[in-house]
Amino acid sequence: MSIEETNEKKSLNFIEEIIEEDIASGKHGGRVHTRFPPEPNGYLHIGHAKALTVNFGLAKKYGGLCNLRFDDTNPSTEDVEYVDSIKADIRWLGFEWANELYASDYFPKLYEFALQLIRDGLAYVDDSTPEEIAAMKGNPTQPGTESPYRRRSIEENLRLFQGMKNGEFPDGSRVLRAIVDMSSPNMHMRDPVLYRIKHAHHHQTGDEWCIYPMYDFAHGQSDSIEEITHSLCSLEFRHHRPLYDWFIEQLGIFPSRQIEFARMNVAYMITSKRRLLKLVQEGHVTGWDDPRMPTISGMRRRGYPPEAIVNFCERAGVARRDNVIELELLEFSVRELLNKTALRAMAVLDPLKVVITNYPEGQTESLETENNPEAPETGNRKMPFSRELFIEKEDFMEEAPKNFFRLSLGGMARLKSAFIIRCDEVVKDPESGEIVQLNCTYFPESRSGSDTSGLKAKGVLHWVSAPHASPAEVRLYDRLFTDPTPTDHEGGTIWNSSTRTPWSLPRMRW
RNA sequence: AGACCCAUAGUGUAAUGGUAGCACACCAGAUUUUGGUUCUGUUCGUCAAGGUUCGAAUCCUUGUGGGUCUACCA
Repeated sequence: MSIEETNEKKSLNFIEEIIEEDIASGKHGGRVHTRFPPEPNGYLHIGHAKALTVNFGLAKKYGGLCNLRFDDTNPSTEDVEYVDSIKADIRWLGFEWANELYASDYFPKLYEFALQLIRDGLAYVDDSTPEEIAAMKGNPTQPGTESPYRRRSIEENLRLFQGMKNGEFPDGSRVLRAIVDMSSPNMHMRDPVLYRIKHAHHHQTGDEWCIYPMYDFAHGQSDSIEEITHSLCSLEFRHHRPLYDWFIEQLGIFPSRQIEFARMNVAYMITSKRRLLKLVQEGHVTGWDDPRMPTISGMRRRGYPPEAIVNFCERAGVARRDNVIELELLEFSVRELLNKTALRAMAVLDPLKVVITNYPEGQTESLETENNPEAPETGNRKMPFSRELFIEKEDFMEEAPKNFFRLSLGGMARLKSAFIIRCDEVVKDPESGEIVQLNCTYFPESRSGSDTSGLKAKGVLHWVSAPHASPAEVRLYDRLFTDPTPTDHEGGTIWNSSTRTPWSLPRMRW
């Protein structure tokens, strides 16, 4: 059940409003086609889950399609390892892409586009160094200055650009730039770099190319080639939009439309791939899939159901203002799903031995309990009950304050799906004074489901039968950082020192 | 400093000139074979000042606060 179906009166977010207007006006024949464009240089995280939910969700809602397109224009940082993990994570979340595509599929086409711009007098080869280009770019308050190479002839530009492609020049010696406007208040319009020389092996195209297009020259055109109708991205690309539109206009190609929305931030989590990579490389976590990581694979190992993650992203909403979603909303979404679907089991993390003194030695009986009280169709299971049990240490207090309603000396409590017991005696270690055993009486007629005892116990405890229990190791994980916005702390992150290393409970029984 | 974007309960998100609503969180109560779940209820909000209008969260102006942009990264 999606959240949408539970809201009878649907209010639209601003992207849905745009889409519905487009459908109403017959734009693109009412077609909706989105795309998810990850760069294969890291693992997907909770922020990507949001982008996935929006792109795939919108396509589904309006009967459209969503492509998976790897934005693989920088071979020096990308790897096929990431391509594989990204695909696995998307599938796990339950999304199905219409086409698996790569920006590198379009390298020949993109090269043709570049030639077209050169022929139209809209691009030139610049021999300036990176430093010179940066210096000539000016700054937000100062206009830039035109490169001395800006007025090269079309023939010379054609010859040089083909030379770049043919490997005639070393890395960094030349770039192809667009002729736009060096005095634009928008820095991205100041003759943006289109192509750079990089003699690097590409994970998809091998050594076929030694020039690679920049993001701005690849992304919009890829959208256009795929006839993407609504190209959704995050807010920081707002300033790229005029350039996105400029290329489409100058090239005369399919008019995809870029729409920016605010990326989702989650309290206590970081979603910077650079910082995440650092955590992995410096060994603060065991890997990209460490259960404390905000990665999809980390959340998978943590036991978060994929539907819960998607529900969470839907609940977080779509808008254009910066946001930090409270972790409680994610946890609510996870609990909501687990409550409905998870099969229950009893386990004792920190065992305290209980001896039922009036239960015959050597006797065992089988008790039945529901696998999931909220899902009767999941049936029942049997549990062995015997004279010696374990309960949770924290479920017992020798002298209980009035608001403690579990077991205490002289008090009664019910063992879940079993019997009511009364604690008669506390056995302590003579040296340490630590409670090591409780001697209790059980009431046979208080058996769950057929209780005729008339007794009332205010607390219910989970338990396991000592001779039947298996030892287990359990790892308790907490959030990685103590501060809700860890990246506010420049120069360092705030570790949650109490859980920096997961701790295990070797005595656990289940 | 310039250009652009944003501003509604604690958090997030609706209301598209006409009753400020929803979710999570919080608090209180009911139910409950785990203090969980479920159900009910309370508290809490339009950044500020002007203007337009019968009427402004919504439109206009100014201010304030926050964000983005100055990679041969995406």
